[in-house]
Amino acid sequence: MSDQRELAAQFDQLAALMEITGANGFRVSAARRVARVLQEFDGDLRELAETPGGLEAMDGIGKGSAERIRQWCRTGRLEGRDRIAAEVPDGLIGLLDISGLGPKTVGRLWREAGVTDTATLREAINDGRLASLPRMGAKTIANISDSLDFAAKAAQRTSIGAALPLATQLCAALASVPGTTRIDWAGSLRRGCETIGDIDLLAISGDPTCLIAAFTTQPGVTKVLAAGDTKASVRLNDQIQIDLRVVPEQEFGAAWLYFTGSKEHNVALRHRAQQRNLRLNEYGLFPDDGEESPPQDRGKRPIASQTEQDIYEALELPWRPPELRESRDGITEPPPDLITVEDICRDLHTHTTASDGHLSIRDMAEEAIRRGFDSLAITDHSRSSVQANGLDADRLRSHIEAIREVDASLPEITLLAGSEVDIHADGRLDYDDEILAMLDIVVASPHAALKQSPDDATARLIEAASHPLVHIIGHPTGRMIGRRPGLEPDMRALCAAAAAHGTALEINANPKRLDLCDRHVRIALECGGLISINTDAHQAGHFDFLRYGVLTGRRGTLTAEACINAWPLSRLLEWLDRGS
DNA sequence: GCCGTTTTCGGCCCGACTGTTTTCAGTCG
Repeated sequence: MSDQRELAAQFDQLAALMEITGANGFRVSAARRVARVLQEFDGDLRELAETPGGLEAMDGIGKGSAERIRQWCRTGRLEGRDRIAAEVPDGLIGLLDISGLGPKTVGRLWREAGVTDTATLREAINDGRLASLPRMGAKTIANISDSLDFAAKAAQRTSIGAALPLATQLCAALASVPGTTRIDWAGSLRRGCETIGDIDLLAISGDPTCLIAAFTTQPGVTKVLAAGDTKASVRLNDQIQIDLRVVPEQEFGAAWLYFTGSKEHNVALRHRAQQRNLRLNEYGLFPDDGEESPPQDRGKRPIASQTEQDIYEALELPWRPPELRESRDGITEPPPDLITVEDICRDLHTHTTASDGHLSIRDMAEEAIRRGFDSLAITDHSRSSVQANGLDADRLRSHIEAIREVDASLPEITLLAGSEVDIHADGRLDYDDEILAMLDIVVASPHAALKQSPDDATARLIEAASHPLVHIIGHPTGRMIGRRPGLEPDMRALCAAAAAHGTALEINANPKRLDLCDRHVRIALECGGLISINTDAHQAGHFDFLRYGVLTGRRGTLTAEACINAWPLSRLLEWLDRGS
């Protein structure tokens, strides 16, 4: 784990412990903000710490935190964290993740009932200690107990690959409820995050009661967490929480903006509103009349509320795509013209039955034609990927022949004979140059030795990216989300080398990978590099992964111009010939 | 703890829902 990720985790723990001990909420938020800033930082933390004023120049890091970061660099200890951890049991931090338990309650459970972690909480419920506390009724205890069970069996976060299809299906089902005129998703799903905590739905309905009733009684609901006049939350199949909010049509934009987030983006917009004597909430943008109570409750009319565009415009800001509403994104800069799924003309990394795919060359080509692609690269595994039935040089030669034959029979599409060539731990490629030169396209990917040191990984990937016959580095880190971190190369150095040699870096669109990730895409683009979005399809359905790759690219500020899959075919073919 | 086009003090987003208690605290997003 990099320095900044490790230290970010410590600041987060510090914030949680402070919260439980009742520290000032703003100081808690400040610590969380430092953690977020560190999480987003991609350079060399120790180097920055030694640069006078370097840390302080980062938004959210003041004098105090800067000094503590420097001290951590010297000693490996975060001042304050150890002290507070000595007083407060670490296990309490995990309790904050239990739905319905906040810092106040966790603090009370600890002080008044001796609870120190999930196990002792369960004991305290069972032996009646909890029931003896004030403001701890039967219903509250039942809810805590239920949340404990849920937390024990549910996955922490859901892959966007599961959440997006589910949201699509839910919206389709609820759209048919009488009175519903619009339903859409918001939240981290709309921002295209790689994992989703829960799914937020937003609807316009003339009959909210009916819609909420349909929502809370739909098939798969295992618990109704809340059900009010305009808002409801359910747990679906004991796996994921779904929130629904119903609003009138004229407030949809304000609500969509609000529930899409991110939280930091909302705060920035509210701040902008305040500076202009305006007040922004989920009902609209109102003139600030100095009254404390919500303006909509006093019959005030908003100056903007129906669409997001109206609100940004009234704040004199450019509309931002949801993918660029994270804490790292400003609000004033006009966003770039982001790439869309429709811009993509081809997939340049796919597999067939020659290695570990499920379809023949022809079946893959026909699927690509159905999806409107102008070309398709067939890139089966190289010989070292034995588990994936990788091709040795002889099999590869005949495979190239076979690809050319199918290509000649299909005028609708151009097939490129390629290979996904293993990058060995030392940076050498799995085929000789003589073989590589026969291919139309070479995707070089790391598959083994994914735990090597950052220095070795950097050298390995730079060597591959500098090879004159390599066009694309496939899934550069080899990570699997939530399962393995993969390589941790010096991404800026890798991106600079790739850009210098005209080698594209892949966004592998498989939702389990999304590699490069959004942050790394930004670095690649800052270095002037090229990106390739590919699905790594092993069967027809895998082409659907494309949208996850595009969302990740958009979160990384990718435009069609910088993505070789969006270029006109002639330009791509010219580029592929380069240097060979 | 951080920040500042009203800057070194004073403010820091805002509202729905629940449970338990009679007016609101806590949690969530």
